Amino acid sequence: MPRASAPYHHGDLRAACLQAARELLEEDGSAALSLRAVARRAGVSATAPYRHYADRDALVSAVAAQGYRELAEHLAAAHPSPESPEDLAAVAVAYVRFALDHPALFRVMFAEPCDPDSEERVSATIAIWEYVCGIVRSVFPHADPDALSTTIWAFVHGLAFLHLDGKLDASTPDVVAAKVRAAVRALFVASPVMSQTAPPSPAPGT
Amino acid sequence: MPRASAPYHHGDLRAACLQAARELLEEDGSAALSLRAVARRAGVSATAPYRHYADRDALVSAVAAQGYRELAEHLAAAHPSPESPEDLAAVAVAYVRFALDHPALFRVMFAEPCDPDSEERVSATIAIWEYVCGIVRSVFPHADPDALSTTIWAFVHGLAFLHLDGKLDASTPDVVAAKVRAAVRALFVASPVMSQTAPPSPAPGT
DNA sequence: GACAAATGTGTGCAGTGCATACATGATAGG
DNA sequence: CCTATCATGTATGCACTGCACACATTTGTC
Repeated sequence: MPRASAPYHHGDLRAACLQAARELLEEDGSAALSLRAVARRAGVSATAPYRHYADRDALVSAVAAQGYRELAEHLAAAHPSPESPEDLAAVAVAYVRFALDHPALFRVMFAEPCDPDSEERVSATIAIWEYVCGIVRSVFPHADPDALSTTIWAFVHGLAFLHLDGKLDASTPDVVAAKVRAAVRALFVASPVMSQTAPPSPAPGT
Repeated sequence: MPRASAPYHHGDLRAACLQAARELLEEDGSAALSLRAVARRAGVSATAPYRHYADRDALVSAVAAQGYRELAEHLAAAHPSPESPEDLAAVAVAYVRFALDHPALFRVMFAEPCDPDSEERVSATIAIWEYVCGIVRSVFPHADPDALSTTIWAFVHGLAFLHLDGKLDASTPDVVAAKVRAAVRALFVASPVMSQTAPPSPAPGT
């Protein structure tokens, strides 16, 4: 028993702070994520975390980056290499589920103004973009991958947020999954109707 | 000279707080939206706003509700009664533009956990939902209005957030408008491609 | 004109981010 | 092995916040 009371040096305070921040976020929402609370939970003085994170935003960015990585894993786990619209729907469900299972984390990831300075943060979002692009390329080989990736990410992302904000019924996982699948289906059914709407008449004004 | 110095009673402090809150939000972001700052700007003691708003969240909710109303007006102004996909694209552009023109407000509206208690808040969001439904019904008379409304709102909403978060190039209004239109177009082109997706040729590498 | 309700003020407390000065102990040089 | 250095953690202090409480002022209403 070499360490009667806590040793002066923590060992890996950086990681401990991240972990503590993550826990506080999941337990009591982003309002509870204060540097002091993090320090308390890590069993360390109030200002110690500043040795590892320049300010509160830096810590939040680190948490967000970890969230991006977990989201990517979660999506990949839902379907490693989606090739059909059905597969894509499964991934969409996983995306929304992640948001609903980690609401505060998801909000931190997307809902806070983020300076593009955080290296790991941008690289983590690029990874997600690449993942979506890959899916689009294999499911819709004939489409413009960039535009369609934008469309699909936006769609799924918006779906997640609307559920998160209580704009759509999110009472049970099954209800959500069904709703998401229905929305995906609706997405792929939109166009035929369109072909009878854009008429022979010349483009309207502008 | 009836009022040498400010009169004891403000007159309409409730509205003044809302106004001040809105200004602070636009000027310095949501972090600057403190009740004390609001009170200062309204030229009133720090605790006076509590007579009109139970707590900070109540004020924020009021600001959000006003934001919803303005968003609805903004959309209606973009196109009073959209009837074609082109019209719909114009509305989508307006939606995204609103988010980019009022980033902090938009975040307050959607990015904060919102208790569904705020009467005016829920009624304001219902109004937006009705508006979207109306569009969908007239543009896609043959589709399931509920599912497709969800799809389209989610899509446009996600588009707004991704631009807001710097995930998509938002350097100039024109770039954004073009991107949004391209995404809308991609949305309506998705399905034909889909029908040929489970193809004879095996998926390319990866 | 008295009185009650609505509105605004003042003070105080617990909590926050962060700057600054100081303490400790791991590690490398002699 | 002893010591100097320096990353790491501590202590203290300031300006700020939300909010509870007791108090002051004004505005109706009988």
